Amino acid sequence: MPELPEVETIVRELRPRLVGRTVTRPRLHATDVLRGVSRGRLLATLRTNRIVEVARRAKHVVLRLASGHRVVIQPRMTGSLIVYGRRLRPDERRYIVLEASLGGQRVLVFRDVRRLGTVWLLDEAGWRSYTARIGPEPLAADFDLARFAACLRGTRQAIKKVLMDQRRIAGVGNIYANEALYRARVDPSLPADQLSPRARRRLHAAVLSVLREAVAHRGTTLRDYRTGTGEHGEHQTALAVYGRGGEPCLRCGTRLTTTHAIDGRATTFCYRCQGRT
DNA sequence: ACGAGGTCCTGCGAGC
DNA sequence: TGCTCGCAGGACCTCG
Repeated sequence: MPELPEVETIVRELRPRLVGRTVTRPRLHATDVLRGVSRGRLLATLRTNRIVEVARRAKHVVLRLASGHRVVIQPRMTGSLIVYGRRLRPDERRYIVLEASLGGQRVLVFRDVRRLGTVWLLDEAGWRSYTARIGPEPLAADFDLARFAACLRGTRQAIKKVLMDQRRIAGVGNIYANEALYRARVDPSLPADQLSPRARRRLHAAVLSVLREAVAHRGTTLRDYRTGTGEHGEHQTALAVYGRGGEPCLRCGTRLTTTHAIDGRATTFCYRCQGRT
């Protein structure tokens, strides 16, 4: 499930393969992924347009075109964005949502088994309002403790839910919220406005270090996630809590607990290490 | 402001 | 073996 580190990995691999290329032949195989744009307008805009920038915002891949439009793709749960330099095998063609031929054999493919992913086409004004609704980037140089504290201010919601709220902080999903809370020894159910200054400082550091390590590992592949070149990430073996419910805590040996009490999503934590502080 | 629950979507594994 | 069912869950929605 692509979160910030996975999308960052995708973008880093797509960038040198896409920037400067012109879309010769766009094809759309499913229309239910489109948001705010018709099939005809998306294809007409892509055709003969040049990709001038590939960027990440939160968990979204942003392709800026020479026309000034941006194609924004959210892979969500099962989406992948891969550049191929060869013809695809029939099994690789399954679940393709959008493909953009780029001349020669090169083709950008957006594949999404469950089609929970979305594709937007935005002009300059549309992009400004789109990005304005998303919180700050946690890996940006200016995301210091004060900015993090501001993200948590004014809500009594569980800290885990707040970490995953894209309007407050960009790019953190279920896996890395679990991991960061464990690393910081913070109770996931603690109301966000009740974190002590020390706990807030630990959590700020943990969010940054967890995300940076996952980026260095090119993301976490549990099932569907692939990098921009179709490879697996390597961070899954480094997870301390996600998917480890019932197994021993790496710090104290206590059996890790999994609940669905926070927003109905799997939360795995150590009852002993992550007490209320 | 908040929590609960529904919606989208398909593959997979558990249970019978 | 073959069927049904619940779950995976990010982002969005409505309702109370």
